[in-house]
Amino acid sequence: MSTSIKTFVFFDLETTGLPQDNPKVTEICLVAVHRCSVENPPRDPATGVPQLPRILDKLCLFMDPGKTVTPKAAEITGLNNINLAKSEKQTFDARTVALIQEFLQRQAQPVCLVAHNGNGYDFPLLKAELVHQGQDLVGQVYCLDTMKALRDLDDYDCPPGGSYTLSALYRRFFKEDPKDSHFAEGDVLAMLVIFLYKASELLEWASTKCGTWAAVKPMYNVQLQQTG
DNA sequence: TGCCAGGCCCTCTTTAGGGCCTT
Repeated sequence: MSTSIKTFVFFDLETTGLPQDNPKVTEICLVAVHRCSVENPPRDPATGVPQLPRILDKLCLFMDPGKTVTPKAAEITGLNNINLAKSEKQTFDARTVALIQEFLQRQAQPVCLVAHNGNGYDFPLLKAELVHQGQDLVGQVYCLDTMKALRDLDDYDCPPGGSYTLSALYRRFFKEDPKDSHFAEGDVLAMLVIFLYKASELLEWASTKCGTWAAVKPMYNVQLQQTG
């Protein structure tokens, strides 16, 4: 399979917990970048860190998960049942799905969702939330897991015992900690900068090794949300 | 009652086991 992706949509979820908890989403952030902004990105001459594209679309939403946020998740994300309820956030409902659909459809097609450990976490969880609403993404949507891709590309310079967490990769490439770790937008922007740093290799990798959204299975079995 | 994520990667591997990675 060879793909000609026009838009990369970097995204991250903050949630109530890990997969064994059948988690629900508390925050989603999507940042869409056209292919032309990924090819040959400019770098800060002093630090070598790639500069964020001037043109990018951003969608960040918080939501009431409708279940208890685990203490660990609340600790690392700063999101809990009290502050989300106090802010009167909506659940992940049909309007949330519509916003995400519109956001994706206004991008140049086809789009590729990009997430760190996306195959193991973000993709199946987003799929579960969509299935819960009786919906799914429309059109041809591709998926790229930056952890899998960077591991594939790392054969030649992986440090022994090197970690592939988002923050460890950021420290390895840029010698500093990423900002706003475990804020969805912070993690998305850290992933975007890492992607830009390895842009030529990742674009080549993406041309033949992307997955498809259609092949993503929900993280867990969900019952259809009753409407009306 | 008892279950409790799972695909990927590495190695002391392939008739397997254990750690990683995501909140």
